[in-house]
Amino acid sequence: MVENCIVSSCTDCESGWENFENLTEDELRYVCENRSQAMFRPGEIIFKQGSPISSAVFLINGMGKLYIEGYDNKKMMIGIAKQKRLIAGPGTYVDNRHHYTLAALTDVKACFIKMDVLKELVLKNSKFAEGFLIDVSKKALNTFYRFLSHSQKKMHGRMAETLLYLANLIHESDTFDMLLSRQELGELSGMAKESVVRILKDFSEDHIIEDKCPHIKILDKEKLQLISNMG
Amino acid sequence: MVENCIVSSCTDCESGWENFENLTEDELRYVCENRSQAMFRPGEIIFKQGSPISSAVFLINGMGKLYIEGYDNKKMMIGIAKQKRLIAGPGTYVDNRHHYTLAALTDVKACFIKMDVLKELVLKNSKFAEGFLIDVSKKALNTFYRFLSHSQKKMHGRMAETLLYLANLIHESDTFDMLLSRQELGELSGMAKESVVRILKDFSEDHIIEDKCPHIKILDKEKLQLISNMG
DNA sequence: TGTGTGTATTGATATATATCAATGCAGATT
DNA sequence: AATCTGCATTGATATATATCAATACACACA
Repeated sequence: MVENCIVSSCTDCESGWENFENLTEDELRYVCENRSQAMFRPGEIIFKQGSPISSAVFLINGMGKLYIEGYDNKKMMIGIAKQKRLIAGPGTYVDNRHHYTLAALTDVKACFIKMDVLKELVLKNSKFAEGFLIDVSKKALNTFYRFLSHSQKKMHGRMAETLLYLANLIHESDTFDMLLSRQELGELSGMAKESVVRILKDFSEDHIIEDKCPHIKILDKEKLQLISNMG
Repeated sequence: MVENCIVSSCTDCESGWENFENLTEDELRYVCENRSQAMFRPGEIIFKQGSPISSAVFLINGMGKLYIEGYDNKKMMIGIAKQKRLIAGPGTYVDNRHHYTLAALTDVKACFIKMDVLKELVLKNSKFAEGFLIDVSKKALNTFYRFLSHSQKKMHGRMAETLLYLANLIHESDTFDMLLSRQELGELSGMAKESVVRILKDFSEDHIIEDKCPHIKILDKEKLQLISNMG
């Protein structure tokens, strides 16, 4: 866990948040002075639902999963975390608590920036504040539409949507290795793991995807999109 | 629809947003110069999903319903709108579009404030920006937990939760007249109208509520809370 | 007073989906 | 090679919930 760092300065960091572009050089240096770094192995928890938010987290590389532990020990996965995105959560400006857990899916190098510093900059730099507002808004809107989708779509539609999410937004490729177990895919798409298996089998039989165990290939994206839209 | 106004100035308005307290007198006056007012009858649409956001809306009195029109013409109600709350939606800082519809449930007097003015003030007054951030965050967190509840609770739990929402947050009393039809209650709690009827009947038979048609009385709040927590 | 219109209610049935139980399979460990 | 462990798969079954259809009821209005 103790390791020193490829990323030595925020100035040239490739993994940072786009909103940092709204900061002056001095402000960015201030951020840089208040960061630290840590490594995580797959399965390790980076922060835990319920714990206080001391820092904003950015993944320098690797991926993680964001999930809520709900009623009855059931988990609901919110999404996959990767670089360039602020991971802080809506609790930052409400109760200063994490409302979900972040766990590493792969080897992860994470960057921690003191939240007090970011909040200070929100008050100092209004463009940065606006960027923060945009970020929170985008995520809220996202949650919104996932909510709608879970309320109104049937399983096939949700699974299609999930595959498109993984291909388009996470792996940015129609061919990728599945990071998630069937159990986890179920937590992400809101269904039982057995249902995941059956639906992936359906998609395979209909030649919409090719599923050679961890290797996924989307064969018919239009059809998948169609199923997602109204499945 | 054309009517002039009991509320003549924002300074002494009882229905305003708490974040306006972060504005200076001059700034508040500026807001006031950029507002207008309109009356709506029950059922009338105040703004519509998809349309551009030109103004933030505040209800001076009366109540409205916020809902998304989703797939297959099914509606999903997000919540009830009432005074003192900013109604703008997460689209403000994303695509400048409304992502849901606001329709009057009762007679409504609404106040419209130009969104450009609020955005300008966000850049000018960092405390106001922070207040905005807090508002968006709170709502995001809310959506979050409703999402969780819809994913994991069964119908009785969701209906109990809905009744508690109406009693605690909307009417602020355990006795109230139901604003919503069974259909609408279903859209709010995520179930078919027939299920609403059956569950309310169950609650009545178990003496958890008394339901004399539009008149609702919560008799056993602890039990309702219990059902909500784990139903 | 009667007719219509929309909502509420009820019971019967269909369907999606979860749960349960058994088996298979692959990689780790001895 | 044999055993273990965790995950994937499959089929059988249970359950929650939606849908459909019929009826009842309340309120507007002719």
